[in-house]
Amino acid sequence: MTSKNATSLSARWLTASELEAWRSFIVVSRRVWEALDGDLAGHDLSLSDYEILAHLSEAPDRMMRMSDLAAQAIMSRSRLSHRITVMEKAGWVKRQSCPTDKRGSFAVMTTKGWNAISAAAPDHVTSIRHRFMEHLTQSEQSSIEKIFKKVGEHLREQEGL
Amino acid sequence: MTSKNATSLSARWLTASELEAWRSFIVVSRRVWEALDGDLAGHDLSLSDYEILAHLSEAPDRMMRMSDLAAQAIMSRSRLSHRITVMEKAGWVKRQSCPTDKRGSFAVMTTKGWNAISAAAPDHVTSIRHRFMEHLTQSEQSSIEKIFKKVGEHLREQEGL
DNA sequence: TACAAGTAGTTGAATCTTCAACTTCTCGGT
DNA sequence: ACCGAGAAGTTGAAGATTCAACTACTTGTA
Repeated sequence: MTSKNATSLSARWLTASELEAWRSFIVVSRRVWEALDGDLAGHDLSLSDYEILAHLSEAPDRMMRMSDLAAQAIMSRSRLSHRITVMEKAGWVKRQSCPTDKRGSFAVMTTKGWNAISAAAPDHVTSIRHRFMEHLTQSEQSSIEKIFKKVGEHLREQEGL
Repeated sequence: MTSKNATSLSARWLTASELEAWRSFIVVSRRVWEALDGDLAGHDLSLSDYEILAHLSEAPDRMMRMSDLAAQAIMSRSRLSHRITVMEKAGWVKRQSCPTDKRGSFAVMTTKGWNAISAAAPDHVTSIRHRFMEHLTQSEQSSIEKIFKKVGEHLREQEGL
């Protein structure tokens, strides 16, 4: 604790190799996001709106509680609320109040919303392949899956430090 | 081309395993970004502002042409321009016009800017370790480095489709 | 040299996101 | 039954980002 050791865990800099791994990860994740977002623009969707609709489309009855949807789509409740307001105007979703918890409300996908995501999905899949999957060997793909699942669990445990 | 084969490259859906790999990647990259961004908030910096300053701090004379900086920090020229305006008000950078190309301008880091990033850097490194590196074995780290460097090259070649 | 096309950078308006209230309701304890 | 703490969701304002002009300049070419 009181050691003068310059390599104490909390303070040491990244090695060249760590820095490379980190930077290539962060750069690729931004570029992939950007590319997919751009590819979806033709369908008048951002990637994060697509994810909202995708989660909703997979939920039972195509409806979810706002908080659950926010958690799955990885955004704040506030942000989701604003976004649902916009999508509601577009006619893709509706809000419905929850009978068992009067504070609660559901986001419910409409037929029009279902049609919108159905129209975008095939292009989006092509985009995922073209921007990412296609450049991975089978074994790289399973490394990614294994590594990121693990890191994901750690991050979930850390929730806000 | 005219085949009825349902698995034609452009149209086939993702396999369960592809979907897992893809989703874990996209979820982790968002969560990592979010966590690092939150960790930097104590220094009044967003992660993307940090990256602007980091690139600037590593450049010769701590100055860069706006376009080069935008490309390295992975953002539009417009966005960078707005951000530099804000940072200029904070006293972290200055603009300087380019003598050899009269259209051009440089972003130049000030001493105050250098102090700001110097103050944030150690915490940021700890944050990178804690949110990401720490959960990777040595061999996973080199896989990440190898895979993402490769994907990064492909993405660079694709630039806008 | 002169022109068309393209590059560098900025700007303002429209949109989107964050942040901190704020309301309404649930739940556990007493 | 009541109280206090906390959860669900929304809101408006402030701040950030995108988008499409727009100015100013450079470059290739005829």
